[in-house]
Amino acid sequence: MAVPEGVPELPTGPGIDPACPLAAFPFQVGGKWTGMVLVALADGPQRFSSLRQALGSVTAKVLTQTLRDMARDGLVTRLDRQENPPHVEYGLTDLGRSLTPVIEAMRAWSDRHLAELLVHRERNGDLAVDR
Amino acid sequence: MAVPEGVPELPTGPGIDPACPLAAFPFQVGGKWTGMVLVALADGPQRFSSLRQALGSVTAKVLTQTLRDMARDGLVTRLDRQENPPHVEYGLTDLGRSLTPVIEAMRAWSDRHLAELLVHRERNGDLAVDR
DNA sequence: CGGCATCCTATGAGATACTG
DNA sequence: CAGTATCTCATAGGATGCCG
Repeated sequence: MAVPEGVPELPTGPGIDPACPLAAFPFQVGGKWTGMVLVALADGPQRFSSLRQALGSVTAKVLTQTLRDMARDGLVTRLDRQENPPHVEYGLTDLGRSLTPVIEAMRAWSDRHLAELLVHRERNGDLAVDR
Repeated sequence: MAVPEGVPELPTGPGIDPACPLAAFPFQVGGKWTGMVLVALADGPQRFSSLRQALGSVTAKVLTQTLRDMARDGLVTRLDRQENPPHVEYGLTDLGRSLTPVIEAMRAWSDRHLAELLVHRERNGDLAVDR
């Protein structure tokens, strides 16, 4: 529980830098997808579906919830173009962008130390036998 | 869910800097207590009970699990002095210490931007009506 | 396309009681 | 003192199906 999920199966979807170290960061930022959304939107606004592809295996429902919560907290903006078919764009607010250094710190850590953590974990086995 | 818990009721136990900004960081690092453990051990090893007091409201069971997972991942060491009454000390490994910059980034963020996030959240109400 | 509505399950985490 | 052992509960998050 120190680390919610095994890294190997973490969602490094195409769209995001395939080797994105953040995807491998074993500590979550907010919800499971919050950190990835911040990264994905760092280079500019994205549409819902585009974002969804970038994140890989997230379901529409979960992504919607993540974005709603982030919007509530003032981290992302939601721009509905009122078109048909629907066209909604999400982008970072200044507040959302202010988290960049944190994300970067995580990214840097993963680059340098994640491998070692994984070695430890494998050596000590998944203690999570049952519990 | 972008932010697991309301900050107000976050565990800012005595022992840790009462105004520890990390305690207020709305994004979790690993488990609910993992980040606080890293902070608490930053200044040197601590005994189980001492650590528990520092964290405030954590139960023994949960703290044990947190520490076990962290030990498994090579973040903390566990030193059992084999005494009676029992005396066990936990300390950071180099790997654990390597997370300091990340923790600091979070701490800094909370200092500067947490208030704003909370304003947004209150303004937009707890969207988490039910779910 | 960008969602909801529903249902479901795994599990993080707290409460309580007991032990070497 | 430093844990276990149970029980319980809330909820994050996934699956599926429908809609404007």
